[in-house]
Amino acid sequence: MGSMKVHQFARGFWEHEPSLTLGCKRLRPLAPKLSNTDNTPTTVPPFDLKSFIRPESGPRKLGSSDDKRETAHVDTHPGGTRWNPTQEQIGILEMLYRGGMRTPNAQQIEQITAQLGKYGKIEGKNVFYWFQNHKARERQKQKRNNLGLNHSPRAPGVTTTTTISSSLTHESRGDFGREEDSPYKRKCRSWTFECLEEDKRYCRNEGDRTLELFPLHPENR
Amino acid sequence: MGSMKVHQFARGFWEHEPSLTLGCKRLRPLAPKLSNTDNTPTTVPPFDLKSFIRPESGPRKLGSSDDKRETAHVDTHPGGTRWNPTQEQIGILEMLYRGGMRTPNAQQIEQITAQLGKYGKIEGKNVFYWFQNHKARERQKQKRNNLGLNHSPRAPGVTTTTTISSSLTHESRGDFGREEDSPYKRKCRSWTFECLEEDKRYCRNEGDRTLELFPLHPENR
DNA sequence: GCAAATTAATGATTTATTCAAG
DNA sequence: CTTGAATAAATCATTAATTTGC
Repeated sequence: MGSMKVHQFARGFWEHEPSLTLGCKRLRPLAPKLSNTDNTPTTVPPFDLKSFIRPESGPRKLGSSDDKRETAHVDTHPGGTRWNPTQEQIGILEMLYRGGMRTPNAQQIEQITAQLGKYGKIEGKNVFYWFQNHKARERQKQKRNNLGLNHSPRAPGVTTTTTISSSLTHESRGDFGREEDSPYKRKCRSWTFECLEEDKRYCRNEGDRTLELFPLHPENR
Repeated sequence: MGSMKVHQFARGFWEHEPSLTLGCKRLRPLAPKLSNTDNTPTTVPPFDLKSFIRPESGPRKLGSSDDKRETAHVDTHPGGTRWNPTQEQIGILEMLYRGGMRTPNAQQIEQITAQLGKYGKIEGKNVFYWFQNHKARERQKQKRNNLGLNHSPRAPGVTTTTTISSSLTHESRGDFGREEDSPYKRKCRSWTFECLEEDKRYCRNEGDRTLELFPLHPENR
């Protein structure tokens, strides 16, 4: 099926905004609330929209003329391809997941990423997404199973499912979540509160390139 | 407000995992699906879990001894509070929103953050979240209004608030992008984000190669 | 056997909900 | 109550599997 690729480019609408005087109606004199430590310009910066609108350098479509670096078809994500995990990486991630990890915090992601990086190119966001997706998909898979089971009241022997818990129950602490199947209705916040103190979505620094992040939770430990 | 902080420490569950032989049972021979051609390190790193679990230097609780370096630029978040936007910041954000911006990409967020930073402490995530929330809430407000109108053909009565929207809804334009409320956005933008906060790293946009999309924020001193 | 065409998986993005600070 | 922050659900989009026609 053709994907169609609409390429709408709704962008660019506001970038040519002409005058934007910002202060048009509201904007009061702005008492410098507290001086941002840095040499707060005594005069309030005029907020020049143009200065940060920047046309964005074009969309970089896939079929573009020059790429084709596909030749190496390697793991070094050529240009814009998505992460393609190796078996080792998946293995480790699954192990961690089975171990109970569901939403690694920034620090954990950083470390996991570092480790997985030994097996192939990877970035923090990939790890983050992996957990998000895996968690969600395990959940829906289980839900589907439950429905199936309910529908046909068979399975006296607990055969399937519960696989996980049974396998790793050995750990005393259980899976720290008991949300094995809670349909997210359960307030996860209450009990995880402490544990995800510095939970933030993270992003990792790769080489010189500093990455950025927007994070969640300033938390400042 | 008593925070209470239960400090459950659900953490540490997987970190003391003893053996983790990774390949123990599952891990099939792994038919090299395609060999991935990756220059697989001849010797696969053994994946030493311990190496990245790192005792984590202790939980670093809030009341720890050394914190408090917050003294500098006390400006806003003293420590763990959430972003508290100034009027100027809100003004600009709303202007941008009215201008049609709905989901700024990384680059835009970066620039906006930089600008807004002149009016008070702010981080990229705040901008990100602001747009997310504002968009969602405008939408639900509108939906509510529509329902309200349908349901009871009375004048909306201005029950309470709705201050903003009612007063300035419908600026002349505001449609532009046509993405007013398309069920879903067209598609992606690549998130290239670079850091700029902390004003220690500079940010140079290097094409749109890697992007990182989320964040973390180390707040290293 | 092999590629083009389809389908199945799953990585990545956006929207909807929810929690909780102020 | 308002709204910043965070998580979960929905869904878009791309890659690998698999099927199919030759």
